[in-house]
Amino acid sequence: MDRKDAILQHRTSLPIASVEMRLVDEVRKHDTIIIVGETGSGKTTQLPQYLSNAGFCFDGKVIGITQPRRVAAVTVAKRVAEECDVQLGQKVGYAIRFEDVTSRSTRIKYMTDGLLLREALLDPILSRYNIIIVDEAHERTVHTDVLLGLLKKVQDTRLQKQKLDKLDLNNLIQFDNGSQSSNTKLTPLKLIIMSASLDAKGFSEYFGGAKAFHVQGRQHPVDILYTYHPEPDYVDATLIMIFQIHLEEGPGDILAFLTGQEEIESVDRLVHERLKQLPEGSRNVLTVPIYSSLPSEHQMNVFKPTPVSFRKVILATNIAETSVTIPGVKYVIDTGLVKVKNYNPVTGMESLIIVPISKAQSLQRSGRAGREGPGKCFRLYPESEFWKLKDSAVPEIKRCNLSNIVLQLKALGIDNLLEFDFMEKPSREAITNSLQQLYLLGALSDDCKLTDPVGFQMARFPLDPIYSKALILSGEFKCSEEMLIVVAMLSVESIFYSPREKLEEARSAWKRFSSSDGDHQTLVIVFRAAAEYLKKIKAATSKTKAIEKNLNRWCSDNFINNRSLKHALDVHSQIKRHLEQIDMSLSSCGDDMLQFRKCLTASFFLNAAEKQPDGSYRVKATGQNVQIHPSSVLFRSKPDSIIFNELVQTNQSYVRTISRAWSPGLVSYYD
DNA sequence: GAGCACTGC
Repeated sequence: MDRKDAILQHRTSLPIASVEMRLVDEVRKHDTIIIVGETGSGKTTQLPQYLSNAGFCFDGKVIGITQPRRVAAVTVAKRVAEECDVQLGQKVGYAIRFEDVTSRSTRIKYMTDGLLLREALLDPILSRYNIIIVDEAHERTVHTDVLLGLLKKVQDTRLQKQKLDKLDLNNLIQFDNGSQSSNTKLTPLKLIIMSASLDAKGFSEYFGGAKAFHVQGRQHPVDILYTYHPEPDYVDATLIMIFQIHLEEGPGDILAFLTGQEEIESVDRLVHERLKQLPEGSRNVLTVPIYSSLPSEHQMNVFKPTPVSFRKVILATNIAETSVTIPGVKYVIDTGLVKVKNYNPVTGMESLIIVPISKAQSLQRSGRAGREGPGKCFRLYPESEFWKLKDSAVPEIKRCNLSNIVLQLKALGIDNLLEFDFMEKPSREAITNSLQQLYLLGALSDDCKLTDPVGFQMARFPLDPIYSKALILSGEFKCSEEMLIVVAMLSVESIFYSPREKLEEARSAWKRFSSSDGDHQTLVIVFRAAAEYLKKIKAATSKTKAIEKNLNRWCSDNFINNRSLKHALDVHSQIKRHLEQIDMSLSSCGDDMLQFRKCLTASFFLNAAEKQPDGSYRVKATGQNVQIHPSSVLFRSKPDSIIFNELVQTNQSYVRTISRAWSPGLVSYYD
């Protein structure tokens, strides 16, 4: 059988294939439908093809499918292009940040939900799209939630416009100038919300009682086992369970869900300690940790085949719940816990807390045991506890800073944020605090309208509003080159990589970069050092592989996280291009650090703090008492007046990424 | 002198 036949056979065997005609028919009849598809149903790859074949892409219109994650958008698009036997980027394509693989002929377009939100800024009624499919809606990321609200509104606007167009058409005969409306023929926007089970009702209610369809999945059965009693020490319980499975169950790898890096490292260590107590014949266990901040070359270890006669034990965070699918797993250990970020809109304080998972999440976790054959899931809690879990997790929109979202929606012409039809409304406090912050940044006027040009410019930058403002201000202070680097570096995950066992070595490597002015200037120095090194190797070779290898070497020599650095380089060039487009020229302050400090102080004045007699700091805006985080270059010098970028609550309240503020009263002493 | 779940524009 050749590849084409194999693809055809695969496609027709998928559970969704038997309901193709029915689904197409329902999409014709209704403007919005909900599809509940279990894993393996084929909904993500097949439905767009069915709709395209049924003629929904007439007049060059596009079917858009959104995903919460970049990798998913790319891999699914590649698969569908192959199934359609077309070149990727032609009829089937994808678009994610930094990468647009579409063309004029693209009819099926996979993309991230965040990217579609950005597109809406340029085309608020999304006129290119006939159908938008929102996939993985049950994950309820901020982007998905905002998108759902927006799409609901766009549907309405397009219906209204359509009615007006008809009126215009009638008037055409009278006025003979309907050219503008007649050549942009608008169709209603069809919406398809795709979700995993449990919450179809919520989506259906939100979309005015839209019909929901269930599509069978293709999963192997998974036995669920509970403990009799709650486990007071889940780390220890995990450890015991790993050995119980290893000694009593048949072959197959184990996936254990833990809450964070530290826990994973300690379970890893303990497994190896206890292995020594086992008879030699039972020591055939291989542990593989995986969590997001682990360098990618180490992450790849989970995909290496397990050596013959060995059992692999994967110790994972939530990354293995959705983002990474690991083959070979037959046993899942579920602690029932997850670490989530929390945000206090009143204080602006962020923290990470460990909370019980939802029923949906526990189902997702147990499902990881049944991908290749029947499996078992050991839940480290009693069944009675399972029934007490919430159906689904608190959506992200209720747990995050809303400033960016509020700014986006304002730019889309949605003026009354408190009235906006969110599926789940964020608290009034969270919204009003964001409005106030945007007002203080100059993005909103006294009557709460987006300011022109500052507010509009800020909305266009793919940055936190406070960073967008910093960038705009830096033009006046003649240090936009430096600020561009700072906002790029601040937009990515931590740039410094500190493995516990080599902490001293790392610290001495970073000394080269550190500046007594603060962490911002330090970031500029790191970025410039990396950019200069990159320039040097690019002059020596043009081979992409060699360039990458050298850059990775430089990163590991300097204890810099290579993924973060590459990301910062990408953000930097994207924003730079954007600045060119809006004719903002770049300027450098050179060695004039005072100028840069003035600009930092002016930009981050909302995050200013002053030293107290006891060496702690008082945040000016809220009066909170905080400490300088020990990772800051200013940890020891403790200047009188600082600005900061992050406020985090751990065992104490800390401010992170700090610079000396410029205080005019003290300037003569310092400069 | 501390510790960071996961995404995304």
